[in-house]
Amino acid sequence: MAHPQLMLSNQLCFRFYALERELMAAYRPLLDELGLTYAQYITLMYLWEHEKGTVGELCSALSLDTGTMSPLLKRLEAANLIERHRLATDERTVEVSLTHKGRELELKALTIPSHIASCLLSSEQDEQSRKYAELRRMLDETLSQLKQTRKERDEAGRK
Amino acid sequence: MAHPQLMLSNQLCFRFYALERELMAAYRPLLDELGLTYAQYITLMYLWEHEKGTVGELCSALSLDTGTMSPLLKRLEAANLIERHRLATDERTVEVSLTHKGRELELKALTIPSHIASCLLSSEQDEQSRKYAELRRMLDETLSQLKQTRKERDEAGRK
DNA sequence: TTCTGTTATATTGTTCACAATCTAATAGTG
DNA sequence: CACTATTAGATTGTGAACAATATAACAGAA
Repeated sequence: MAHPQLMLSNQLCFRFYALERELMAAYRPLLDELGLTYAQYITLMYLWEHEKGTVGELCSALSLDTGTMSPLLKRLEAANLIERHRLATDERTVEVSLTHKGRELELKALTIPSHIASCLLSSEQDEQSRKYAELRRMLDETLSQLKQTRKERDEAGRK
Repeated sequence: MAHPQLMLSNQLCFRFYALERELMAAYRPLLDELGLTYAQYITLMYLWEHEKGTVGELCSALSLDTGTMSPLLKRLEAANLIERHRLATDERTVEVSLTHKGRELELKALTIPSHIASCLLSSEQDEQSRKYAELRRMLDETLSQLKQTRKERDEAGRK
């Protein structure tokens, strides 16, 4: 028999992993309409809030490294949503800013959070509990809620 | 000014996203020693528990699609950790089973969960609260705890 | 100023992750 | 039995994600 600490069902971490992908799956159809991926979406979110920022600031704010950010920005630039310019004061630094089109996209994104919230909110909730047991329950609940919502919307969209 | 529902700091989902990657970063050095990725690790975890399974069962248990699983299994097979055989009773179905080497690897993996747990457990914890506020606090706490642990171990490993 | 080290970003190579498509095998229907 | 639909996996193509490396610009010390 398997060692209990190595059983999938006992893995808190697997719950995070599965939940994260399920969440991305919830975003995908919404972001598809804007032609964005989630990583691109949060990159723009930073820029909508701060108007502009260096590559390093973006990497740090989103906890991504340059190997992820550089090509991502290249694609956003190719989509004409951002511009990149090296600073005159320090030619190593690249400053990223929104184009008009990139700024406009914020308006189309405004409804996304409430759509996602509707996938995350379950209809019932109850008592409190011990820290990790509660967190684990929350994650399970959230994950199954997400899956349920996706299934429903999938079936609704099919007919 | 930015719309509040589109600010990164207000995004529950961004917390999941950041936390998941931070968690993977915690696993990476441990799994590197076994020559595994996280996806490969949980695939083996399924097999350690069930001894064998079809590609479809693995996809379903791990919530991954065949486009991810097929090449992943091919790499595990190349590493001589698993074998793949089509079933005689249904030639469409591929059954995956552990090799001796794959079975042995479980012993080396036994200590991983407690290592990860030590990254996840913070030294203090307090009161309860409303559902999402509490979950959000938990995620923040877990994320910063993970980051702190990684920083410490990074610095410790550097000297 | 020149040399050295550091910093900011970009590139390369591997693996995930998933949509879309493909192939082969099975099941179901007339 | 023949035809069609379904199912199980594999493949292709795109975009993350990250380690490792490369490149160029800046900073500090001799």
